Amino acid sequence: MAVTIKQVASAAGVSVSTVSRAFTAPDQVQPQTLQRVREAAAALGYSPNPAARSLRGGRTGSLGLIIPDIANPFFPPIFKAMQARARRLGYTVLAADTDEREYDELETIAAVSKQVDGLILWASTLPEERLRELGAEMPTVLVNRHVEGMAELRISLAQGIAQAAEHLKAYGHTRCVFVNAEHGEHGRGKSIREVFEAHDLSLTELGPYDPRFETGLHAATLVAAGEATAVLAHNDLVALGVLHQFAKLGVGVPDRVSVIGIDDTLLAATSTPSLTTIRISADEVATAAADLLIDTIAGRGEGRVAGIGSRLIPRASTGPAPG
Amino acid sequence: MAVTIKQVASAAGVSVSTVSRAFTAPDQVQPQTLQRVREAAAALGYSPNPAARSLRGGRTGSLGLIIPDIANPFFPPIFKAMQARARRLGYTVLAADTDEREYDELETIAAVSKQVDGLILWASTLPEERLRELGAEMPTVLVNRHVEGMAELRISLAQGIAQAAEHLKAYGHTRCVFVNAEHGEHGRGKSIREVFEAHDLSLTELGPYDPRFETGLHAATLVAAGEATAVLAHNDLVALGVLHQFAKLGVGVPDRVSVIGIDDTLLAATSTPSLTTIRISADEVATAAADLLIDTIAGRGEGRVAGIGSRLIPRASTGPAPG
DNA sequence: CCTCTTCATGAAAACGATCCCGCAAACACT
DNA sequence: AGTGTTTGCGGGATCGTTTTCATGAAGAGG
Repeated sequence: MAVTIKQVASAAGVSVSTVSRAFTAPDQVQPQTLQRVREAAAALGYSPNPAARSLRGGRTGSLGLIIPDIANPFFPPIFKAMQARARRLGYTVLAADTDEREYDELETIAAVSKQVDGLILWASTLPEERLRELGAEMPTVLVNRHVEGMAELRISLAQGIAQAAEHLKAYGHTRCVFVNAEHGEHGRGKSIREVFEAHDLSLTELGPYDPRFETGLHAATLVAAGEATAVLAHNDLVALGVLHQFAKLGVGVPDRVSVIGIDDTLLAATSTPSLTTIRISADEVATAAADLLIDTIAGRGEGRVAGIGSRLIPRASTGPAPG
Repeated sequence: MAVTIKQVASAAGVSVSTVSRAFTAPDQVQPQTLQRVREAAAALGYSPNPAARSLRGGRTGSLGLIIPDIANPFFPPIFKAMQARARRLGYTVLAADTDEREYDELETIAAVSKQVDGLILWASTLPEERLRELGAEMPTVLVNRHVEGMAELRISLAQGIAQAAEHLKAYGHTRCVFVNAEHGEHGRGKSIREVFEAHDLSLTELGPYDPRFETGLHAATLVAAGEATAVLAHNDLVALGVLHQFAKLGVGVPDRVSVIGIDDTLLAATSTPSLTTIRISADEVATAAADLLIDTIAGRGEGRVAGIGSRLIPRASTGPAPG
């Protein structure tokens, strides 16, 4: 059915080796031969069979992207950007979702890993030991997870948080609330506490809850009953819940309370009022992760640690503190 | 590096053929032999090399999903659901984005088609002739596109729109606006016009514009200046723009104008006020599309047409007409 | 003119699985 | 007992590439 290298070879009057070379190492074949081969290939509509290619070469030309939840609006732009980057470098991206469950993560990785040259593990929940094993078996890049000796992409919220703190301070806020929607140590809470303290802003922490819209609803009710004039939420989705509940309670945003999200997803730009948030650039993140993985595959990455920053995007949900 | 069938064979003291059979046709091998093979495979951590398998068998075990824009919040849940369904049936889903550009679509399809057993083309912009060619080359399922003789999944908004019309009518609305954000004939406009007319509701059409947030902002300004009391937007994103602008203009929702979206994305549930919208079930759609494609691959699908319905999800953005 | 490289090309061996054949043993039937 | 059928398994061809090695021609240098 499909046209093979053999047919191209006989059409061009050369051997299969030459056709192969014409595609993989064009400088090793004479210009006129090259052209004949190319014409024949074009005429027949030939393109190499990736299965055969990977069988022989041991390389699949794909990168595996393992993320917690593709339905989280933070990830699609990353997938998209990574796809674009990968394509330019001759790779395909195979994305898979673990549904935030540890059990599924192992299964997913097992299913994907056979078909890719390397893995990008986003905020993996796997124990360090497993990650180490995985890293020994195949090129692996960890995002937002640290294991000594493994390649890592670290997304730093520090700048964004610092800018948020300055922003709030400039508006005269002094009492802030952080809605923590994440369990465990590696979260966003630590760096937020530190930065706010350094800026001399009082910070009350709510939670930890789950990173869901309803968490925001609940937290907003608590905040409305208190004295705080600014809320920093774990992410945009939670911030949206906060916004929603404030509207319901008649609490003015930003007149009575200012609200800040994190991630700068589509949600933030389209909410009412539009949401001040801390942006993590999908392009930067995706590009850095893809490049790091490709370097690791080529043996040049090997435990390198790359970093990505963040910044505040001021919108309509923040304003002067009341009074 | 990786463990092959040969190693398993010698570990189990059988031939490679037997190991292969143990995995692909377990009933053709004696129970005790089967167990020995399985134990050996488990001990070595063997799993078949997909590249070798597809090279020999001509099947890749992957489904290709070509969508206009993965960053459109409508698609991630579909991708997710399809992945879940496909996995249960022994398939992997390879998703790719065309960025809404026709040129990219061809290129994307070319890149993907070599690595999958079949294609799901979502709202393809390709000319009918190309689609026909594609369908001749490989199993293809069209979503929201019709080409005689090709397998098709048709998402019908008819019920949802009818319910929306009834809903508005019951609330006493008579003058409605449809914000069209799509060019071409195959769109949502036709069926909306028909249904609203059948329900005796006057319908003014704005556009066509592009399906973006800003379209909603613009349309809302026009609506606010007019007499209409209800807006049906092309999708949730546009509806959110409408909501946003109404808030800015001080136009009460739903007191002065009711707003309805389409798709029931995350945006609709989390907006302020929450958005009444027409739901297209991601699970149903993804399952139906995957099943249809798998049937087509197996030669059982062949130009079948499957249908998926929709329904209204009433939320807080609709209410009684003013006066 | 002869040797020594370089260069373009072809032949053939992999890569790791599947699957068609063929063989032998076990069983059923006359 | 002899013949036919089923069953379980091994041998080996095969899928479409890449890549190593060999070969012969062309070019360089003395």
